Amino acid sequence: MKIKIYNTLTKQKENFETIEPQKVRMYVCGPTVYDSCHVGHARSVVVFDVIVRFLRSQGFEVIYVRNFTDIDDKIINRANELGISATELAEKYIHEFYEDMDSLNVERATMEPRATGYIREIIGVIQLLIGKNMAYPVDGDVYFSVESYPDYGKLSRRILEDMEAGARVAVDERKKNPYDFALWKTAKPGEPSWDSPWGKGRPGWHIECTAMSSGLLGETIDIHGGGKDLVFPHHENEIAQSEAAFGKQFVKYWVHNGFVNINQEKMSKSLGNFLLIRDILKAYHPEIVRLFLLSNHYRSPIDFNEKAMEEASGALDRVYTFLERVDRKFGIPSETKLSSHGELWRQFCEAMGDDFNTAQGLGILFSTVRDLNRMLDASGDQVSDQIALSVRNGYSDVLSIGSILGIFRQSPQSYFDQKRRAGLRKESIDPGWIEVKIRERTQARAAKNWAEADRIRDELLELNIILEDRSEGTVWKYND
RNA sequence: GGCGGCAUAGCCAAGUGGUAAGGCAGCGGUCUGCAAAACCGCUAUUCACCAGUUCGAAUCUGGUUGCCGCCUCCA
Repeated sequence: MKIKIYNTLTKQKENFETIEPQKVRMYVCGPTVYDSCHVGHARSVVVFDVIVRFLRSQGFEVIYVRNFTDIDDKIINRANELGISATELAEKYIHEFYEDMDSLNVERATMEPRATGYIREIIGVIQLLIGKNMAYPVDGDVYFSVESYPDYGKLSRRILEDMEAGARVAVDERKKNPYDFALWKTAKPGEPSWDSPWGKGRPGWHIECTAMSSGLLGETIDIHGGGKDLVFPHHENEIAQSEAAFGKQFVKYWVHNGFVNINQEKMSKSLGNFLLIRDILKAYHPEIVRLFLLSNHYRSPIDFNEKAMEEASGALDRVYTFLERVDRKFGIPSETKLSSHGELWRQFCEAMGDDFNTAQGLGILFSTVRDLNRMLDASGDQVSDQIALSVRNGYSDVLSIGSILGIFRQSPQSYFDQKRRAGLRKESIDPGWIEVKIRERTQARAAKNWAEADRIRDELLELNIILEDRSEGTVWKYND
């Protein structure tokens, strides 16, 4: 099928054509590991996780590289504050990153290189640039000369002369142009450093991505992704140094995800409204977080707030309730045939093929779930073969969609069990007590003592416990 | 000052030339002892505003207003 991708470089949706047929080389900027991950990181990582899963489902072989920037000023400063080495600090946060992303059911990238593992390659690129007279060493530092690269500014659509007017740039007399950026920084005493032709030092911020991307994927790749905030200066500088060094196009499609706001406010350290993934996961099931993150188009901003999370939670429940219903009706399919796809899957892929429109895809999913519920309602106990087939196909497609979005991966039983357990913890109640209450109510109902039955139900409702009287008995759910 | 984005029902949110997906909330109904879940019906003649292009515009063009982001580390 045809896939369209919005390309930041051309500012329009383009037909996705890979360099090599059915093969995608993709690089996404990973975190600088000096602190815990917040929801913003989660959005970026989850969005690209879904993009990779979708491309693979469409038959592409995707070589996906997501790096760790494990050496930079922030890491050094933070390590000094804590009195530990930069390496120790980086290790700690790489470990945390994996914990958080594993919780969110993010698949590992094909390769996850670290900047410190590519020092030799970094030095090689810098030498190439100096050799072409597009970079210059000063006192052990090396700067890239933005004026030497005529296309500088093409990604963020900035013109050097215009930027200089009102810009807030620290003036460094040693730079030829204020926008020249460091490729290599000389080491101050006590800082981690590597030997280089310019003395002991470490890489500047942008160069590691050029070295790792070209080293692992080649000098021209299909997709390069990251958060919108990386467009300038990070990706602009990556393009400049890469294309200057290799003399060819660096990236075909630039993909950038939008921000996560918190209650309508930009998330920022100064406002103190940074929400860490690990904290959010204490309050919400990981699939709720994923569903929330995918409920808007990836390029639009998304607002994290309690109401939005409750809606995501309700939506997830809705689908799991459907899955549970089908399980009850037909038994749990021994093997889910994810290979035979129906109309729902086709429509979902069409939405995803249009610049990865997960919001539209979810709309299709929900309306299909309603259609299938309607069929089941209309059937009563006698489900025709034709309807059973439609429902089974729909069920299978829902799971296929889940495998792209990284949700619906639990059995409905374990999903609702997990919610029940979380509810018990939150309300500090004993499950045995609930069972006793339910038995009492069942007896009251049998005696047609409706007042008592309703009193018990209300008593449980106070604790967010909702009862459902099914034909096979009363079950309870926790309403978070 | 420069660059860019957004404005769709009470709320969230798709839709980029052919007559407004989906979710939540609300109201009415089916089912139920009553509920819950599920389903049905109702809820934007209209897409910030003004002008233009077109047989036809939420969608394209120009302008106005409002909000937001980037230009400093940032997903």
